[in-house]
Formats: sequence, structure tokens, C-alpha cells
Amino acid sequence: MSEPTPANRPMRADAQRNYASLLKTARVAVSERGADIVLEDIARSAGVGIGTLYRHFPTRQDLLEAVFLDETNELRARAEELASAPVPFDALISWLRLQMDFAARGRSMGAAIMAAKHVEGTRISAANKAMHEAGKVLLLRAQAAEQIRTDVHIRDVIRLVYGIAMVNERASDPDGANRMLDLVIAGIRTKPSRD
Amino acid sequence: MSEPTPANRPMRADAQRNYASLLKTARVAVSERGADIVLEDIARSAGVGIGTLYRHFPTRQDLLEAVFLDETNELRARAEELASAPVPFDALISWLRLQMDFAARGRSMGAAIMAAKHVEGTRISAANKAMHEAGKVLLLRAQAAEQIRTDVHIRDVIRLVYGIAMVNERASDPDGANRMLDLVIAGIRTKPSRD
DNA sequence: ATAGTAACGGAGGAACCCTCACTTTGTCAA
DNA sequence: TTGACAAAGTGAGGGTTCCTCCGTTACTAT
Repeated sequence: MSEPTPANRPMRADAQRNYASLLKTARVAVSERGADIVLEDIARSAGVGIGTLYRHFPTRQDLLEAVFLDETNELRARAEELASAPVPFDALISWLRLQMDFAARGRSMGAAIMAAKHVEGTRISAANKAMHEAGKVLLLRAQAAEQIRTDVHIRDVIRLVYGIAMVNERASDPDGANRMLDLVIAGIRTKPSRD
Repeated sequence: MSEPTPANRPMRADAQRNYASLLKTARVAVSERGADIVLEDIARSAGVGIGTLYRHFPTRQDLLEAVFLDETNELRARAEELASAPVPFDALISWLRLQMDFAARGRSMGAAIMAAKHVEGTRISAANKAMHEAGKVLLLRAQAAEQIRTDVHIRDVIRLVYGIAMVNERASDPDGANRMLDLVIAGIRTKPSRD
């Protein structure tokens, strides 16, 4: 998955190796130290020159997006699995919690990524759209079951979850994120909700 | 307000002037171009050398915090005003919208500031605490009037609002932030809410 | 084997950060 | 008023990181 040049000839063997190595290295570095990684370190750590890194990922953004891409696809896949879960409401909530875990893991990537998500044509934008579609199915099911308000958009919900992850990135209170998510969940439930 | 050296002798006249000039310049620059300001530009624009900037604001954080400080104090003042408004619920909501406007204005400062807020002893931490206290009054009034759930913490609400501002910083959808805020409001209202 | 070209690599210019040693200037006491 | 002292100002410069550019290397296909 995540072919860098989908339409053209396949990449040369060494290029494929290097691309994979860079991506793997970057993924580890981001999850360990956040988005403020030093690109030269990534290149060295991946065993390639800095020029090679820039060949594959022309900007810092491109590299971060590539890292993010896998997570986005993973979330889409999870949503598709959950679409056949027995209780629509529970499925949606589970997925939202997954979203938050992922967002929290990509420490301080949130701000960096948010920019690209809204730029049409990028790979991340396409993957993001696909993930939204998959999430939308979960939402619609929960709405059909009258467990979620019908005037709620999946887009807003997902972004709220990201917002929660972002403000809690450096917070000391480990349970705050969950309390906030509970508030949001309360906000999207059908009005006369009985617990 | 916002004396740089509260305990000691007053600052020399030229120092006061330069401090004020830097702060004003930074405030404008941040609201126009976000937190990624170039400190050298700020100094030049304020008519002082870069060394002077660093004398007053030893780190980039310090400058951003100083900018933020005024807004935080402003929000505290607004909360205190609103504490005597006729309808507690409306007062709280108005204040939350103010919060969001402020957060949105300090574009991409969110991430930069979040770090410092949780560090005890900093000026921003103290101002932040005062603002929270003022906001808490609004929340308690609305809870006493049975318009807001009693298990809601002001801290979580404020942070949610910041999260909304953050994820909407670069978004193209201008109304998204308001929709999200509405969801949060729905989440904190007392359960059997009648519109 | 060889040509052709995709990919590699790293020196180096640019942008920005922050420090530091020297200079300037406000302040206050005599 | 003046002189001395300390507070404040200044900007060149060293450090870091970003990204480009183009000469070099080596995969691939014929």
C-alpha cells in the first residue's frame, strides 16, 4: 500500500528500498519524539543521504503526510470492520476512541497535518476522504437506530475528536481527554437520552 | 497591567518604551501572520535591536506568552462582567463564544501556548488560573439555574473550545467551528433540555 | 556489455535562532 | 550640573536546520 508513483513505471528496486526505509524510520521517530523531527537524522538513520530523502519527500509536509497516510488508512479499515458490529452506537463510539488514540500517538502532528487535509488533490486528502466515508457509514447506522442526532455531520465529529487530542497533547491530566470525549458524545446523542 | 518586573525597582524609561513597543508589534504580527513570526522582524519593526528583544523576552515562548497574557486577562474581565448578566446560561455561552474568537485570533498559538499553561509558576499559568476561576463562576451560576449538567468542569469546557479553535485554524469551512461549539453546548446542557 | 536514465549524495546557501562582549544611556546622588 | 554606575541596547556571529543543485553512481533493458 501507499505506492509513491501509482500511474508510472514501478520505482527502481533501490528506490523502493530507500523509500520504505525512510518511511519506517520516520514513523518510529515521529511516534517517539513528535513531529519536530530533524530530517537529516531521519536520512542518516535510514541509511541514505539527505538528498535522497528530499527526492522521495520534497517537503517536510510530504514526509509527515506519508507517515499519517497509513494511520488514516488503518482507521478507514477499522471503520469498515465496525460497520457490521451489533450495536451501531457502540460501534461509532469505539471508532471515535480509536480516532483519539491515533491522533494522540502522532504527537503534535495535528497542527502540521491539518493544513494538508484541506488541500484537494493530495494523497492525504484522498485517504482522509475515504476515512470520512467509512466513518459516515457508522454515523448513519447510529442515526438510523435513533441513537445519534440526525443533524450531526461526521466531519464535525471527527474534527472535534482531533481537537480533543490536540489540546491534550501536552496536558498532565491523563483522563481529561476521555471526559471531553464524553461531553461530545452526550452532545451528539438523541435528545431524550436515557442512560 | 503586565509589569515585567513586579517586585524590583521600576524599569528604566527606555526599557519600558521598548518593552511596550515590542509587545505591541508582536501582538499585531501574531494576529496577522500567526505564531510563526520571525523574531528579527519583530525587533526591527519595533525599532529595536534583536538583542533588546531577547533581553525582554529571553525565549520565543516568553514573547508569545506575553502576547497571550493580555488576552487571558481580557477574558477574565469579560467573565466578571458577564457574571451579573440576567440569564446564566446565555452568559456562559456568550463567554464561550468570546473564548473561541480569541483563540481563533491567536492563530496557531494554541499549540505553542498549551505547553506553558500547565507549567506552574509562569505568569501565563497564573493568569490562566484567574481566568478559569472567573469562568467557573459563570458555569456555577448556570448549574445552579439547572441549565448545565452539574458534572461538568469548566476546565474541560474551556479546553474543548480551544480544541475547536485549533482544528479550525486552517479550515476552509467558516461555519464549522460554530457547529462544533453547538455540539459541545448540547453536551453540557442538562439532559431533558427543551428548546 | 553498454547506453540511458533514474536515483543517490552531500556540499553549501539561506533562514532563523540565540548569545555575548562591547557600547550607549538613563538615573541618582553629590 | 555633573559624574559614575548600572541597566539597557546592539548586531555580528556561531549554531542548527532546511532545502537545492548538480556531479556521481548504479539499476535496467536491450
